[in-house]
Amino acid sequence: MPAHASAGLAEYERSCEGHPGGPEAGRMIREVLDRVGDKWSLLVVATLGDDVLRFSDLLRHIPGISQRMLTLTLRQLERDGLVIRTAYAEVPPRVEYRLTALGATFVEIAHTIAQWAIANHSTIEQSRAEYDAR
Amino acid sequence: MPAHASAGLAEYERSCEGHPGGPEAGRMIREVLDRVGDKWSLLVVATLGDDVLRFSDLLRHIPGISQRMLTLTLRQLERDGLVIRTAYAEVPPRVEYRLTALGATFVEIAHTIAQWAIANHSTIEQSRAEYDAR
DNA sequence: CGGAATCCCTTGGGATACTG
DNA sequence: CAGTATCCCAAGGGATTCCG
Repeated sequence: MPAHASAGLAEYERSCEGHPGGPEAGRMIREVLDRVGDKWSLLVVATLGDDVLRFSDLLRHIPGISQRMLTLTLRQLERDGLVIRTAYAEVPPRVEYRLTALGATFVEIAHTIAQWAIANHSTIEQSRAEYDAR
Repeated sequence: MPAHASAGLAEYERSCEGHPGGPEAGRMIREVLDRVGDKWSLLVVATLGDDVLRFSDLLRHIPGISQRMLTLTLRQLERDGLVIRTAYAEVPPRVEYRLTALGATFVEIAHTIAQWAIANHSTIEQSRAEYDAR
């Protein structure tokens, strides 16, 4: 990655021209964000962590998510290879979800974001208050 | 942060109960994602990096963004204290944007995501293809 | 140049009801 | 239990036009 940690994406793309990966960083970021930057994906991945959870477990651990959105989100994550779905032919049915190896690598990013969110939450709130007051 | 890097959010929240920051990690992640997980914010922040760019510069460097969305995104980022807007009273007008110190800390996350996106892009594409083929 | 305002279509996503 | 199927509203966001 960039030698200079806070180099702009523009500069980064310049350094990429020509070789694999190419200057398409912007497009790829957008694609990843479309998947994991939606309303629930990152939260589902972060909640799974290294646990194995059932559908109803996830529903309980993620306050505010609807059954519908949990279903859709899990399907997408499964399609993208971040989550493994295991259904047991029992009655009543039991379905377990866990992260793939790829999914596990993303958890670290999720934690980085969570950490940043927690650390800067109040600063942002304050900035908003000041902005709105002008 | 968690000793175990890939611990679940559930486990992390458990370890947080009681003290400042609290078990609200999920809510805070959602709030941060609502800001920076939208369609353009992260890309704007990543593009700014440590550069100072004009409105039209950003418009050119971020393929696909509309004038409207760039305006709205910059306003939000300014409100949240991630971006500083400087308007010069000239004609024709000139407006420059750069990151605040807070914004700069987020660039590192942006780069982490970019890195992950680039590294795993093809794996995800492949996983999708396999999923769709079944 | 750097927006603001309007129009209008598409998507996201909640609520609810039903099913194997 | 773990979904699927509908309905439907609200928000997102592109295209276009106008303005200081």
